[in-house]
Amino acid sequence: MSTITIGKLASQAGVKIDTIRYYEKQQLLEPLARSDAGYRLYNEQSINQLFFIRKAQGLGFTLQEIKNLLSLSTDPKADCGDIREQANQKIRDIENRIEDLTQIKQSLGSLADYCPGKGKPLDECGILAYFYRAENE
Amino acid sequence: MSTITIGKLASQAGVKIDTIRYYEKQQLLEPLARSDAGYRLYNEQSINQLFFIRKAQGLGFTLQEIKNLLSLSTDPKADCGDIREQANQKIRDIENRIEDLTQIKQSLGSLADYCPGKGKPLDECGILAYFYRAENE
DNA sequence: TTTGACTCTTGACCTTGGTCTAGGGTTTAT
DNA sequence: ATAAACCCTAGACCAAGGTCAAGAGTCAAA
Repeated sequence: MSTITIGKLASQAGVKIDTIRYYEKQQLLEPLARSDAGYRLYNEQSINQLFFIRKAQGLGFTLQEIKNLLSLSTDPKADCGDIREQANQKIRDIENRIEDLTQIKQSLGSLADYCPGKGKPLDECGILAYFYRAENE
Repeated sequence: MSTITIGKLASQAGVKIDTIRYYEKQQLLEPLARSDAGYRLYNEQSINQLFFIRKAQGLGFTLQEIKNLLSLSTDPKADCGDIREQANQKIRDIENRIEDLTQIKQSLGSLADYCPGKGKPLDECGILAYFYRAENE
């Protein structure tokens, strides 16, 4: 099993060296060993670990959540239900965020309808009027 | 026109004193004057300005964008088209974010389908398998 | 052997939108 | 007159996910 140093790992995974060290500090990715000079040593599996992290990130998991997934994935008492529950929870989170954004978008959209548009003076702008209206009106 | 100090303004607008000073530092809300002792002085209009900021924030505008809206709203050369354009741009931003999230949600959803669920060992978990699969496979 | 590329650690810096603290002055009520 | 409540400033601190710099040690090639 050949080992690689951090620079190789970084270039193969498409991340910066600093990012790898940052993940290590966050306990997401430990080097397999250190060389006599203290260089971090990794192997092919480390590249997969990094891909794991990047993919999970791309799916909206935070580093903290990814850390949980990783420890689940090596926990002998964990089973598929645990992993799927994390995924489902994340799906619910995302659904909530989409709902919030949709709400905001609708408010903005109906607000824009009140604005007469280009060429009209600002005092006819319904958007500004809405923003400036006090809460208790 | 009666003036109020920062504490009154804060309690009437439902924000913290520090928040108001922070907005001032970001050039979103200037006090009308200072008392002899250096106290910030505001008036009723300041409350509306604060509501403006909070409402715009609630609609997803950043403080920087709100600053633009505020300076537009006092710019004699600006018209409704300028304001509406900002609103439409924000709507497009939100739509993009929704699209991204929807994409992620779908990926997560189909991933979860590959996971056999509760009671099954982790090595049958399609989610983990996906995460661990290298990019080039 | 010497140069250049690589790695190490520590700690600062970035963004956004605040929040909090310390140490001091002011105003108001008793 | 004095305590409580208010205000001031400067600067530190928080989350999250990094990024960068300084100063020093290490490794490989010419």
